[in-house]
Amino acid sequence: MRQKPHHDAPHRDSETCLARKLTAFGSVSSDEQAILRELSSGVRVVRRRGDIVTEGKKYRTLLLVLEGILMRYRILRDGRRQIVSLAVPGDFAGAPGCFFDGALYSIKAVTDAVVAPVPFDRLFGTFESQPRLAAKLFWSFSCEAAIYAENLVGIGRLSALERVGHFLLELLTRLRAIGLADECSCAIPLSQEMIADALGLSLPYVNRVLRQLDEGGLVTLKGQRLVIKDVEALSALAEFEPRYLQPQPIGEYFENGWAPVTSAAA
Amino acid sequence: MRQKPHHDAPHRDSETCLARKLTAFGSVSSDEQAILRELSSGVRVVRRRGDIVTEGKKYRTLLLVLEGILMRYRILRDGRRQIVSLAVPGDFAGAPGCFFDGALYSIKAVTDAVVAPVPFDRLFGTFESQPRLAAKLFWSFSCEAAIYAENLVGIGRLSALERVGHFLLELLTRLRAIGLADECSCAIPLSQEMIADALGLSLPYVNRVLRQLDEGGLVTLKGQRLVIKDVEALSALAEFEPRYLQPQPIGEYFENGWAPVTSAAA
DNA sequence: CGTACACTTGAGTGGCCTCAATACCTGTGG
DNA sequence: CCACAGGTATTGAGGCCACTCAAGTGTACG
Repeated sequence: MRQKPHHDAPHRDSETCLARKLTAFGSVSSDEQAILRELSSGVRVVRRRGDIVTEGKKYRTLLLVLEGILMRYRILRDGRRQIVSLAVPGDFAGAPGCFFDGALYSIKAVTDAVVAPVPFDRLFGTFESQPRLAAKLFWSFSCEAAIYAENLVGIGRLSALERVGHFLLELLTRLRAIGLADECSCAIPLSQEMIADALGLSLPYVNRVLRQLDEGGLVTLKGQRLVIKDVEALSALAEFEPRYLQPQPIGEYFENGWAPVTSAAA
Repeated sequence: MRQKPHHDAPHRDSETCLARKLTAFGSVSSDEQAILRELSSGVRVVRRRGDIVTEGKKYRTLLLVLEGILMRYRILRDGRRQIVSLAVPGDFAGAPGCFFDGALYSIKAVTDAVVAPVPFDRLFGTFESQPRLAAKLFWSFSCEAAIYAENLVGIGRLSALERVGHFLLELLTRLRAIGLADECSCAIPLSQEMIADALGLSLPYVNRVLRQLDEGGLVTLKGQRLVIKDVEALSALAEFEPRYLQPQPIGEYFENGWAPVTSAAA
């Protein structure tokens, strides 16, 4: 039952990404699935490198990623760029930057992508009409905050080698969670420059580090294909603990009768 | 009406911190204030340097800070420490680390502090009973995520000088928002070592940078007192934009009849 | 078949680190 | 009232990690 790849009306597989993701926090009723489907009804296609959000402009929607990968980033005055995070299918790319008066970060499509704008008022509407669903969304946003925090630790205190290893492991883990990667490999649409900008490193140095990881027999990154040849060893090297990517079900915290409604049906 | 420093039963001023903070997102009804007061009823006093949360242990509550300052941090295997964030009165110190199976970060009191444990089930209870309030909490959590993201940019791409400047400006701004700082100065209970660990720098280097800022006539940090002598210039130097600390009211995004309930009464 | 973009590699440099020693400060007990 | 201890701040010398600048090599695509 969990991670069922389609529902009664299997439009596009990607439309269930979010539902699948939220399932990690507790079962998602068909009512809720319908709401989610309805939230992501208006669809926008974006080509690779297409701009989606511009820092400083005001928005009234979040962007739910249905397909493809997006990046949130900031460009500093002198041109330095920091990628704040990547958004994969099931993520709300607009959060939290778009909640503010002017967007805090720009968003750009890393690959061809499909996104669904979700107006803020719709989002907040769910708090009244579907509190359970809202709670799951809340939880899901909190998990994203944890990713930020974890990356803060990485950028602040890990060496370049550790950082790159950690980054690749995180990406693999996240993609695996949504069915876009197998046990130890995945398609990775990032240039080395993007990796550098995500990790606060320079492009030439990332290149050297990748070579080093390759020569150590840990990782191969050729073309767009990432293979982590020794997940165990790399995790140890990079001090990677995937716990922050494995959310707890919230069911157990809810007052009487909340969680187990459909879990018995499995 | 906004930022009223006390309510009908003015227990301790600190108990209204959260209400005051949430006011930034929209008016907080007296119903909601009562709920908040009730949420933070059980109080725990912690002495300076006291441990509050230990990484890896499991918790079933968030910690609302009522008084004092807390820090969230991670210690790596070899002893390197990264402070992930500071929590000031009105913040939920447990989020998002405590949502996971084992806490992601440790939490320690930087000063003597008073915290109120808020059980998860209580928090989620508000989603059903007080959706408006839940929405404000959701919003507030999102703002914290923005702080993480912003610090990511700082640690990733700013020089040590810029980082320290940015950090001090952020702290001043946050403390000002809760009435713990005046226009350009505040009490700051942080050692240089903490500043270093928050910014991914070494303690000796932070010391040198502080001297540099002092000699430039920008900042004085003596004892526990921070004075920013030229906020404008320092902001320019550190590329500090306080927008990410100034949340939008969410009222305008709510469907009919939500927001302006009490704003008309002002 | 040229232009663009991504990757690779080298040489040289510097920002920030590490290690280590010294000064300071605040509270505490003799 | 002074000695002492523990934490905190300051300062120096030396070194490395990662940067910058720059050239050169694929490789995809119009």
